[in-house]
Amino acid sequence: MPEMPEVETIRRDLCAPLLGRTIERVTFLWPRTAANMPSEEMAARLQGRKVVALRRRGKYLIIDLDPACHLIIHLRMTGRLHLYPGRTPAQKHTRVITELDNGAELHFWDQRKFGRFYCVEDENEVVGKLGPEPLADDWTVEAFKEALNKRRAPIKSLLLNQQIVAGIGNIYADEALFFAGIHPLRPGNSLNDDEVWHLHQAIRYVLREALKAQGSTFSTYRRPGEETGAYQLQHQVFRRTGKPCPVCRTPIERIKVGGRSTHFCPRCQV
DNA sequence: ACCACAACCTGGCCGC
DNA sequence: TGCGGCCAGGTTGTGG
Repeated sequence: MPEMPEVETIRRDLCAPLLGRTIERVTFLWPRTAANMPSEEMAARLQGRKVVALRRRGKYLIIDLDPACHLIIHLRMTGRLHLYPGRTPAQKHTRVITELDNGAELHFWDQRKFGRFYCVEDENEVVGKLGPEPLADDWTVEAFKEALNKRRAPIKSLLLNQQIVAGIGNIYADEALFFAGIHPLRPGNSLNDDEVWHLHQAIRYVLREALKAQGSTFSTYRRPGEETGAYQLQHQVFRRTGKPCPVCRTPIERIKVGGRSTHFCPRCQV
């Protein structure tokens, strides 16, 4: 579920409560959450380390620890991080409990069990292949054009490819294509310079606005204090099948692109 | 290298 | 009420 604006919102919420805290104990209730080593080993490695920074790369949350290593978390479809001020019992879908030195607990809640924790010394083992950050200065229109110009796959599928640009998921792909007026099935290499420019602008616009609204909540996304996001109230097309296009009133259509639900205005997006 | 698709999981919803 | 089928915001592995 969580895309870049959701993960960034979670990162910002967790900074104050986690920075400077020492991990006293980690308990994996669903051991396969530990992705790159046995869960007992990961728990032992994390114990006693102090949180020195929280960063984000694409949809990954990176927790820098001292002595030096990184705990990297991907929430996948339904993962949430809940922060509690004191000892708190596990809920039905709690998969990992992290106890901190001030008595607080960070719970990883994940209904569908797809979320993953990585513990690494070199973060590039996990995030090394990601494409550029969409809101960073180094993600230029030229770089985007270069990434698209030999690809025949539908532009919607290319936007979901984290090696082209990191952090876009199904919601913001559909929303950005709507603002750019581009049909989701258009082959990547069929976009002209003007269209690539508009799409680049649209991606940045949508992600910034979603960030301001602290993400989109449809079902399971929650912030660490369990607040919802608000950007779903501003969606133009996503999950609005049959409702009028906000620009031309034509009913929004839903199709499958690369196996993913895709929402668009058949009149505005060509 | 690129692309399509199944697999990983649980639960909600819809129709019968 | 119960059951089958479909749906879900992500990523990876497999095979063409």
